[in-house]
This record gives sequence, structure tokens and C-alpha cells, in this order.
Amino acid sequence: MVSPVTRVRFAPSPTGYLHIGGARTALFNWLWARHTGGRFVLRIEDTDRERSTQSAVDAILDGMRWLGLDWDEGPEVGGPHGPYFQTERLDVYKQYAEKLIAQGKAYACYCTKEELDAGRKQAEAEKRQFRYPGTCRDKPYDPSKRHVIRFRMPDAGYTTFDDLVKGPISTPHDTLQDEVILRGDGVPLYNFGALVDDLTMEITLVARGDDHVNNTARQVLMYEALGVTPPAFAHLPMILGADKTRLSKRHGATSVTAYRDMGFLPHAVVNYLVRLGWSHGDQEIFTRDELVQLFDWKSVGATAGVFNPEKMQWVNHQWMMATPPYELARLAVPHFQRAGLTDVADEKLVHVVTVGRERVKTLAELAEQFRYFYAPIALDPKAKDKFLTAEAKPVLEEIRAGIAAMGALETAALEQLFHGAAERRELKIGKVAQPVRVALTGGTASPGIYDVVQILGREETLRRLDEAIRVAP
RNA sequence: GGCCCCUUCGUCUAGCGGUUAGGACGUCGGCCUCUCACGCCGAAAACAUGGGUUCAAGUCCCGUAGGGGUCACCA
Repeated sequence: MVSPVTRVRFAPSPTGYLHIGGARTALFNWLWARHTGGRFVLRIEDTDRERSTQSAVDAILDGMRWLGLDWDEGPEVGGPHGPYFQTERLDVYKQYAEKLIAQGKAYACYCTKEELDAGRKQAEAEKRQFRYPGTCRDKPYDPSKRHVIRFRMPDAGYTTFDDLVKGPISTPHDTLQDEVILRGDGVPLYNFGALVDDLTMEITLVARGDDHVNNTARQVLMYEALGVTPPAFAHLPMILGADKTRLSKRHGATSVTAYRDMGFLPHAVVNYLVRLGWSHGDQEIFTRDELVQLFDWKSVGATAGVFNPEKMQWVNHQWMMATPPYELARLAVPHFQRAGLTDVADEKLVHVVTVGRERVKTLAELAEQFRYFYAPIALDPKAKDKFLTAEAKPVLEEIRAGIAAMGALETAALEQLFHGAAERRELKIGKVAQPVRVALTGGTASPGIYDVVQILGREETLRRLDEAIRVAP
């Protein structure tokens, strides 16, 4: 027998944007598929028709594409195990449910929602666990009556599976109840739908959030009832907010799109997310190829992790520094445009990015902080009072004249000009550079002053110096 | 509440019976310096707790506490 190719999947419900936690689940699956040379399947679990939307499908696909998580089978690309939307697979679930019914492993239940709710209420009043009592277990099958299909769970014993992340996990059967697997309208519930799909899509390893650990024994039991060996399972710990509760909106942005809009590089998000729960010694920064090569389940931690935006910013900064300036400039254009600046896709932007990137954490910050290279300065009143003084005025005039008379704006020439001006007046270089900085940028913090002059160019530099000389007392 | 899972600096983690418990983010100091950053150097900072097992326990076992998850005709 040939060893089967690894097949993994990501199976989101299209009820909203791609959540940072979902993205990490998708990422780990994708990494394992690429690491093993296997296949990565994307399946849309849209059986909850009230909450599923097409725009959510689009948002999830967009998010995955932005992160570079390409799928080998699924929406838009198709594949031999389709369709990849659960609502288009209803006949498959029905077929498997009938198989179970025929073997007496599932049965029709005619209890009404009201009856069940009453039972639940009573159990609660008696401070007792409610479990479906098996009322319809042995009733004859009557398809003409409204019914759901339930799976017959064993009453005693326990089921154990070996989780790739958490190790062996046992579930006592007496905590299980005869679950509904098909609703009255023929739509499957999560455990059954996911299981039938994983089975028919030949998934060999199910990696999902560990909010599903309690579902696993039930699914294993159903696999066994169908006479098939269950896939391997890997349950990824949750991502938590700063207060150690499950990461949600009240902790801040949770969609990957939000991080794109904040100016994060896609690979920086990938790099951060993978390190949240997986490690390789002391290494923090990984290229995509390294991740594919190094990723394994052994190094996935079993503990939930707190999402730390500061560290993600640091990772982003590392990748901004590692990205070729030309490429980074291209990625920065939308952020400058969003900041209201147009005509930025040019060589000047490459220069801005080169000197600016070490001073910011994100592309959005870059556009915001260095807008004065493309827009009129906003003169900080405090900086003006402190540096555009009567004493500074002649210095500014000398620099202005020097730049006007200079040939090409070479760094060496500028240095000579600034230092010469300082020495003649017995001033520290800062007494020259700071007033010029305020004149050219409006504030007291900026990239190196020679870079600023070079980026602005002679014409704009002279214009801003003239304005500063004009407003100085 | 039942069941399941988890527990090393504030946070992410390394550690796989013998370590001065290492790294990273963040914080704080210093150096560099035309400002701000970057970079470099340094500091503070952790094995939840109680019992075992062992010559030896952060590492193995049990209990306790704390945290998380889950108990639907949601996923």
C-alpha cells in the first residue's frame, strides 16, 4: 500500500470576516500541506443559512489570498472532491445518514423542540445534566412525520484519540447524548457535516481550534460506525486577549483585513501568528520557505496564547527592514493615498521609504509620519518658538544661500555647508540642523537632515527655508 | 455545575532528570548621534501551589488552586 498523500483542510463558516484565529488555523494547515507536499483544501461550511453570506465568503477568500495561503481545492479553483460548499452537498450527507440508519446506528427522532426544551428546563430546575433520553431510539421509521436524525451514542465506556498537539484525550461516553446529525430540513449539523466531508474529501489530518476537542470523540464514534479509520487530529489552542479570554472584538481589531489596512505586511502577520503557538528554538523571524521547511506539530505548544499587538508591530518592523525598498514603496502607495496624498508612486517614494522605514512600525504610520514630503508642512508652534528664532535666522539664510549655490545636492557637500556654517559661528551642529529641520518638516524629529533636503529637492527646500525665514522674528 | 484541556519573566517562548533557568516583545538605564529612530551594551523580571517518585525535579506521578473550552434542529 502506498502511503497516502497528506490532505488537510480549512473549513470556515462564512459568517463574518477572516478572524485572526481562523487565519492561524488556516496557516498551520497550509504549512503542513506545503511541508509534506500534500494538498490544502478549502471548504465553506455554510449550513447555517441565517448567518452565512456571500460577502463573508469573499472576505475570507480575500484574507487568505492576502496572507498568501493558496488552496489546492475549493471555491474558485474547484477540484475532484467538490462541491466545496456544504449546502451543495446535502445529498452526500443524506446518503451517509441512511447508511447509519440501515445499520441501526442512527434513527429518526420525532420529538419537538418544545418537548426537548421542556426537558432541558426541568433538568435545570433539578440541577441535573440534560441528556436526550433516547425517547425515539426504538420507534419505527416513519418518513411522513417531521423528524430529525440522531446518532446512537454508546451508553458506557469511553473513546480515546491521540491528539497531535495535546496527546491522548479520553471522553467518557456517559457525557455524550444521541446527537442530531441531520435537521428536519435535511441540513447536517456541524459534527456530521464536517465528518462526512472530511471523509469524502479524504482528509488525513484535521487541524482546527481546540474549541472542537469535545466534538472529536463524537466524530470518532461516527467514523467507527461507518467502518472507517478516523483521520489524525491536531487541536490548536485558542488565541486570547490581554485579559486571557478568547480574543474578540472588544480586544481590538480581530480581522486580518484590519491589519492589512493598518499597514502590516502579510508575511509579518504570518510570521507573528505562527510564532504564537509554535517555536523553533530561539528564532523569531522566519521566511516563508523556512516556515514551510521547519513547521511540525511537535513544536506546536498546548497552551493558549495572548495576542500581543506590540510584538506583532516589532515583527512587522523587522520585515519592513528586510523588504527591498522598491517593493516596500509599492506596498506603501495605498497608505499614502489613503492619507490623502497622490502622485507618490515614484523614485522619491523609494527614498522616503528607505529613510522612513526604520522610524515606524507600519506602512500606515509611514504615510502619516512622512506626509510632509508630499504635503505642505504643519508647523509645530512649540518647535517654531524654540528653533525659528532671531538667532537662527541668519543661519537659515546662510544655508539657503549655500543650497541655492550648490551643484548637485550631494551628502558630502551638504555636510560641508552645515558644518561650515556651525564652525564659523562657533555653534554646535545641532544649532544649525534643528532650525533647518523645523523649517523643512515642521517639527523637531525627522530622518537625517541631508536626506530630508535631498528628498525634497532644491526647489522645495528653498521654498520652505524662505517661508521659515519669513516667519522668524 | 458536569466533562475536557491548559499552567516557566507582564506577554510569546526555550527547556525534553543534574542549566548561574536561555531568547524575543515590552519596560528601565547607557553608548552612538544633527533630532527622532535604527543599532549596540546593560538591568529589573518566571518555573501557580501541596504532596510524592528519585542521589537529584521546571522537567515524572497525584491532589489543590487558577485559567480556558464545551455542554443546541450554531459552528
